[in-house]
This record gives sequence, C-alpha cells and structure tokens, in this order.
Amino acid sequence: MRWSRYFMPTLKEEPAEAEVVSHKLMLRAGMIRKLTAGIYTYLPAGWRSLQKISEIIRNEMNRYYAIELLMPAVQPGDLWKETGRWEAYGKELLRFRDRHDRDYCIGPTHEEVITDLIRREVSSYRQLPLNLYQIQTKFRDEIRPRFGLMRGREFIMKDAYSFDRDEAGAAQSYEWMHQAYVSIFRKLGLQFRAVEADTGAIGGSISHEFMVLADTGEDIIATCTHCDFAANLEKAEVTCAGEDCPECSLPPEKVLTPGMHTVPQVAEFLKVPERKVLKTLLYVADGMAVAALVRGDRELNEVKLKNLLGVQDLEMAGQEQVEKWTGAGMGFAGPVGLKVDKIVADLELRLETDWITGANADDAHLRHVDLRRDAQINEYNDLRSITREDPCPRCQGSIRMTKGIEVGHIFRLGTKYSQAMNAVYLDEHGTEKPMIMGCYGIGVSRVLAACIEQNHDENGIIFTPAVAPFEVSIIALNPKDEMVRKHSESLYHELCSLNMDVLLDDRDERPGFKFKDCDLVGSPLQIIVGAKGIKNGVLEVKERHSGQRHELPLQDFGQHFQEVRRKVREHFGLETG
RNA sequence: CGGGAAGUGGCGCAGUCUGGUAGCGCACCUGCCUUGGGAGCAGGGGGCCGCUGGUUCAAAUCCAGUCUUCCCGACCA
Repeated sequence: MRWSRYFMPTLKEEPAEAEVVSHKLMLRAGMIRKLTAGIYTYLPAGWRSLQKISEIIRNEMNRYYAIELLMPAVQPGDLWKETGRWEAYGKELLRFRDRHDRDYCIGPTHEEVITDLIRREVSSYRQLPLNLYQIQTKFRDEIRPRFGLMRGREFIMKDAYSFDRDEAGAAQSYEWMHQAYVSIFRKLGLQFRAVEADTGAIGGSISHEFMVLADTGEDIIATCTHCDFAANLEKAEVTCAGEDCPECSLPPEKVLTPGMHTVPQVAEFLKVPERKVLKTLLYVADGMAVAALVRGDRELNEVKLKNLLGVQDLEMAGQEQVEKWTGAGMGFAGPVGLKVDKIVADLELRLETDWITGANADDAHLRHVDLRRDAQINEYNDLRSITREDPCPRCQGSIRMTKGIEVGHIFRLGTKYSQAMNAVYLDEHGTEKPMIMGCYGIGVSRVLAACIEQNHDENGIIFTPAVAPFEVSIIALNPKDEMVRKHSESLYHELCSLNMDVLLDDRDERPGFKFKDCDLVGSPLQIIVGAKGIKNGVLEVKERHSGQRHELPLQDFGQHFQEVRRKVREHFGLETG
C-alpha cells in the first residue's frame, strides 16, 4: 500500500475524548473514529488489523473442529423469553419493537439463536458433537461505555457454541477450545495467561479466562511462582489450614470509640493491630439482609460472597438499612446481636478469637469477642481475596499478582440452555437426552485494544507482526530524489511479492514528519530509504520495539532483511510466516 | 442512574467572571524555500460559539430549559 493513496488520517495532538493509551493511539494512528458513545468506525488500518486477528482465530478454530457460520444480529424477543433472559438480562440488552409491535433485540450473544437452530436440525446422537462459531458485531448497551474499543457498546466478537452427547464429550470440546485459544493468542504474538474464572451470569461450573497481560488491565490475576496455577482474583480460592482455636477466656466488654468508623481508626485508637479488628460488611442480597465478616486487614471478595449466597443482586447496605439493622450509625456494626437474616464469616476467622468488633451502638466497640460464643454465624466460607502472603492453593508455592485484560472466556454451559429450550437428541438406546453445551468467546476488537495496551511506547504503537496492519513500513525519505524513489519502489514490489504487508510512505513530507508518523502507526519493521544510504550502498532497517537500527547492504538486501525480520518475529514468539 | 467537568472552524484550546468587530496553535489551500526526527517565510479559505426559549438597544458571554460528550461510582465480555 502506498501511503499517498491510502486513508490513514493521523493526529499529532491528543484527542481530548480519549483516556486510555489504546484509545488515544488508535485515534491518533488513524485506525478508528467515534461515531457516537461506544460506537466506532474501523478505518482501513484498524480494519486490516481486525481482519488479521479474525483470520488467525478462524484458522485455529477450524483446526480444532469448529465450523464457521453467521447468525443474525437481530433476534426475536420470544426466544429470549424461552430462556428467561428477556427479563434477566437487564438493560444492556437493546430491545425494540417492529412495525407489528413484536419484541426484538440486537444480539449481545447468541446462545438462544444457536440453540434454536440446533434443536430444529439435530435429533440423533449420530449428528453430535458439533461446534459452531461466528465472527460478528455484537451490541451491549453498556451503562457507561469507555476506553474506546476496550469497552464499546458495539464490538466484534468471535463466539462459538459446542453441543455434545455427554459430559465426557463436552469436556473434550472444552479442552479443544482451550488449546485453540492458547494457540490463537500465541500466534497473535501476545503475552497472555489462561486463568480460572468465575462463571458469572452465564452459569455453569468450569470456566477459564484468557488475559492479555498489561499494566493498564482492569483485572487482577493471581499466579503461582512454582506451579501453573493462575486465577482471576475474583475466583482464586484461599486455602485455610489450621485448627479451630479454643474459646476466648475473657467475656466481651464494651469500649468507647468515639468517632472511630474505620478499621484503621479503631486499631490505632485501641492500640491493636488491624488484623484483630473484625470488618463487618452489610449487604442487601436479593432483598435479604446479610452481614459478611472478614479480618480487618483483609479485603472481602464480593464475587465469592455472591456465589456463596447464590444471589443475583448484591449491594452494600445504605445508611438507613445500617441504622435499622445495627441501631447505630455507619461504622459500628458487629456480629453480636445484629438484626440481619444471615451472617457469614471468612474461614480464617475460626482460627482465632478475642476480636474487636462494632458494638451495634454509636461510638462503641466490643473487645474479647468470640464468634462461636457471642455471635450467630450461619456459615464459614472462603470470602476474602487471596494476597501475596497466602500460599498457592495447589502447590503451597507463593502467589504473585499481575494485571490483565480479559480477551477470551470459555464456559461449560451444561444443559442450562438445552433444557430451557428443549434441545434434545436420541441416544443409541433411543433415550431422549439434553445436549451438553459449551460457549467460547473472544472479543476481537478488544484484542486489538489489548495488543496496543501491552505494546506501545511514548512514540506510539508497537504492533506485534501478526496484528500490525502493515508488518513493514518503507520510508522513502525524499521521494522527489530519483534514486530514493527508484529504490523504495523496487523494494516495495520485492517485499510485496514475498507476501509481506508493506506500507510505502511515499508522501512528499519532511523526514521528521514521516519518522514520527511511522513510529505512531507501529509497524514492527521500518526500512529507511535515504539518499546518503544509497550512496553508501546501504538501507537502514529499524526494529520498532527495540529501536535498534541495522545498516544492511543493498546487495542481497532481501536476504539480510529476512534475518532481521526473523529476529523481530522471534521476539514476539512467532515463526517466520 | 448518582457525583463531577466540558460543548467556540477538521483537531487542541483562549475569550464567558466584567454583554459591544469571534481569536490563537496545529491542520487545510496558493507560492517560495526546505528534505535524517512533527521546518521557515508570505498570502488565503473555512464558525447557526451544541440546541430552544428568555433578559437586553445589543448575548459566545447573563437567566431557564434541553441535548451531547468525557471522568468517578454501581454494572459488564
């Protein structure tokens, strides 16, 4: 592609609307433009990257026995009413009515549509297993779209759905998708981890997320330094070894703590470590009043709490509720005599006693509290988030925290949808059975954003060779110079004929301008064609990621260039394609 | 939906407090000049000052309403 005839409007200045790096850089590099909140046009360069990502996904999906199709974006509401998700899905589901006043929605996901298709077409075990996928634009009417492509309302997603006869088959399908995903993210040249994940609203039991590692990621991943354990912080279980401790010898005693609302304040005031103070967190869970207890120095994990309670809705209690349940203002809640429906406590609270807790009275706490003796704990469970000090739940190794961006998620769905929608088949004995399903998503447009979050510097994007709209940029320093023009043209044709994606910057601009632009748009390799170099019989090659420059002889340039290219691809874990 | 901020040529912003000719930088067009890190000089084009209403001789500026966008929170792949 010649830049002079391409459409890649770069920006020197930072767009005011962008906050995160990938958003800023994609706007500046002329890859996307916003149409309206959370909805973007993919400009040619952005679309090229997305197509490259899609193509890698296609190849690997196909290799692991998945078959591509394309389902409608618009879906009838009736299908969603069958699974109950018309009501359950909430406001992200964009609903509308047609001229006949019938309910429709724009698909945020396609379990209903695919299950409807399969229940009509598949009736025998001989037709299973099946794994079907599509790459398609989805729409979720996010409460607050932000961060450009990272959390748009409209986005491109690869979603796959597997149908199996039995659990063993479903496990195999899942495993294949796991392998396919590992292969996909490797071939994209990204640093990533597959982590154990919470299954959230989609339901099911086993689930893995694929996380692109980036400092700007919103998810926290706990990994083990010894074994291959890796889990989303939401999910990572905390093992709690040890015996229940004996009862506290001292009786509970009220102490005055005027104005001390927080754990640090109370600990400081009473001259005890924070870990001896109990945090009593009050929640409204599907209308139920719940108190959750963790040690003062710990963080409650709301996902774990939500799963333990088996509720949809979990909200921290407001001031009014707190006063009603505790008889005191905020900051003085404690488990002793608390008027709630349920009190749950973190496992490790069994190991110790003699706690400081809120007294459920203004400006007062209790000391020498023993939970079994003084309070009514309904259940002890793993409720807190894992920390660096905790041992790995698998191997007792140590835990490290990393930030990541969720780009893929795979689920075992079981029979949730097949049962609700009566997607059944007859087995070899003529018995009717529900199909066992799985679903597997990759946020294609988010992958692009994540790639940039992971690979950039102050000058712009540093694309991996697999994702770059153009793997090579040739900078013709002064295209008016006959020699420069001739050499850059012939080089351009040579590399194109070798099947490389090449951008020839043949614009009549000053050198500095073009260097800046090329760094910004992020081709992993730059070839600089200048009059001086040609005179000396060399062309200069710059590695975008390291900044390293190589002067390669014009003689056999192609061969030498391939060596640098191989080195760069290796840096991103890629074979020379 | 709660809290905060902002809407002025394509982009980034000043001007608004204190009403009186709409400005600056970048980008764009023409010419000269320049060609190894976003050059220079000269000339030029482009604005319903988000929208609606009000106050006033007069509104980008004051008042009321409304829409949109961005940030923080709850929510989510």
